[in-house]
Amino acid sequence: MLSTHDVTMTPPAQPNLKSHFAQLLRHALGEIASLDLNVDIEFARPKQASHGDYSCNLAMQLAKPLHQNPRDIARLLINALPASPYLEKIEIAGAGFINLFLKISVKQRFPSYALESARMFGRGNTGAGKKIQVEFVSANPTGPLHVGHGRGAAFGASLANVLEATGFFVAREYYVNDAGRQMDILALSTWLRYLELNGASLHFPINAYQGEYVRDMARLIYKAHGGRYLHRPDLLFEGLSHEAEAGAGAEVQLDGLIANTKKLLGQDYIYIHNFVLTEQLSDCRNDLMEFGVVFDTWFSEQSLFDSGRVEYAIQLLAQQNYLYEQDGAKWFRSTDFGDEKDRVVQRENGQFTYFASDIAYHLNKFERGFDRVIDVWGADHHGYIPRIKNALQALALDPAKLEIALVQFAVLYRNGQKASMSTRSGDFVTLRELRQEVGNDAARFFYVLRKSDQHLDFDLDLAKSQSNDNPVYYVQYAHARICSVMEQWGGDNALLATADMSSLTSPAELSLLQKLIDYPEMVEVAAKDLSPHLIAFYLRELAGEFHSYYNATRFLVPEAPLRLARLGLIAAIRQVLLNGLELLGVSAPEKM
RNA sequence: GCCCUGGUAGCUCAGUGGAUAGAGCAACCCCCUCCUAAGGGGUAGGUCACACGUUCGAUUCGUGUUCAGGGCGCCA
Repeated sequence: MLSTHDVTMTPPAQPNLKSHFAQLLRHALGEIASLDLNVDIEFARPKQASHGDYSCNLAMQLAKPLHQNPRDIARLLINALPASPYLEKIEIAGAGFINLFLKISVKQRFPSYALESARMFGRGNTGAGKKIQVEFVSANPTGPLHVGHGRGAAFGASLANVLEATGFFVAREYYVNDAGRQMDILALSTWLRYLELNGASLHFPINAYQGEYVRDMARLIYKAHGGRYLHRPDLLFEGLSHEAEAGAGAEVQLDGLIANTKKLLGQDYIYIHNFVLTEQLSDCRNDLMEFGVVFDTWFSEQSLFDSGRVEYAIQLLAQQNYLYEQDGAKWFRSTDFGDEKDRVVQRENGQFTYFASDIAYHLNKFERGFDRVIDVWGADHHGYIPRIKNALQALALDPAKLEIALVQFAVLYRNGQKASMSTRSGDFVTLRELRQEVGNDAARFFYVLRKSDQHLDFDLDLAKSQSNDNPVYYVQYAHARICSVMEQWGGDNALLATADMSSLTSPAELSLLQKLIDYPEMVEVAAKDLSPHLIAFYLRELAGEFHSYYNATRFLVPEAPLRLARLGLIAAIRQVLLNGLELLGVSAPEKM
């Protein structure tokens, strides 16, 4: 994976056509009207080739403020337009569109740009080296990652890559929730399974972690230490009912069991707790690494408590008079910033809430000097956004620097039925299972093939059974096909970048050239909109146009100039496929 | 009840203040003597949920209705 540090090579001068045309039109606008009209000069890619390569609706936008017919304005603009070395012609069409037609020779230069820039093609420097943190996955280390986490992983990793490709310095971070009650429940669950291994007969609580991996951890402990951690299990239920309870009573019962367990085990509880945490964390890390998702930092929530940062953050809020006490708890005045209610930061029993450590965590992020901070959250946390932004504001930090990218994961279907995704019940499909069934490439691509904040019906049977119909193979196949052609040609690749492309004139070829021109623009939009799915859609379209071209056109023709031109074009396409797939963490095989 | 999302082809989903709204899958027909058929070509499939408004122009923006998913804890 390239990082921004590796950028040493200067790509060849490659015109940014859109901004060039925008400059021309802005100049023309200045000639015919005062500049303070405050209109956006934007270009669309017309669907029909007869409407040119770029179309602009500026004249229509000006119709009202200038009290003139849009077609007349368009004519005035065109007359005032400076000459451009890139333009073949300009037309006025429809209600007043200004349609720009590129010189074909300009389009024909793009394969060379792509081949000369190679892996740098499509990379830009909009980010100008600004520091941006992307925090994602951050699943509780209480069990294997499931397919829901997989979407966050694929989205976050691709997003980070895309941002890096546009010149940001990106830090990838995983926030480890190692401080909460759920870790105690996992430790308890594991100890109970351990007791069972040692012959104890007990009611395993229905709301403890049911998964088989808990038994596995118990076995590991037993294997390493035998019966060392038995500690009078007969006292476990002291003061508690032996009967299984439902609802809130069950949670009270669970807390009682945790308290008794801590008392019985003493220092040994810390061993069990740390063992299960370490075990789950390394499992998660391996799982993600195999998925091609790596982090620069694994940030421990517990460390915020240990270093006193949580207390410190809460004190800061108190100093600014944003805290008050009620019913024995400490509340943050979130309503001062428009929230619907105030939020507890410290409970009646003295324990800080998750919100409190999250404030400290975000304070820490800002202290680390990032220019932008992006949190990738499950969409079920959307109601949490206002309070965290409010807390930042209360700490005199700029909430706009924090962006939340919500990843939806609505409903998972298995055998035509909704599947549970509960880690506690142990009834879920793991990311590992999915990866084994469909492969890493297909999973990575599948996940970003839809807009991240869009609801998603994830049909597992379909995802698995469709592995051969998965769009990722369609894209990879295009890459492999080009590799195969190149191998059979057997010529020197260096010839292609300098080849004369003037024979590329068919509609299919012009369209493919346009696609190459689009790639860098598309990467920029994907970064700006935090939308890596645009990469996947672009690649599918490019592969589609290539396959079509492949079927209609022979590349290894006897005439050398024509052969080199066509090979140059498809070599450039191969480069773009490779670059795009790399951003998505998907491999580009040379043979399939 | 309040607050977020969303409703686009049979299914899963893109897209857009603009010109004839797209893809994949499913259906039907066709294409390997030829660089990989994991491919291509074609046919069919739509009142862009509904209504009203803003606009030269609305599937796109606004309001309302409706349906669906999610969120509303001294859980994390």
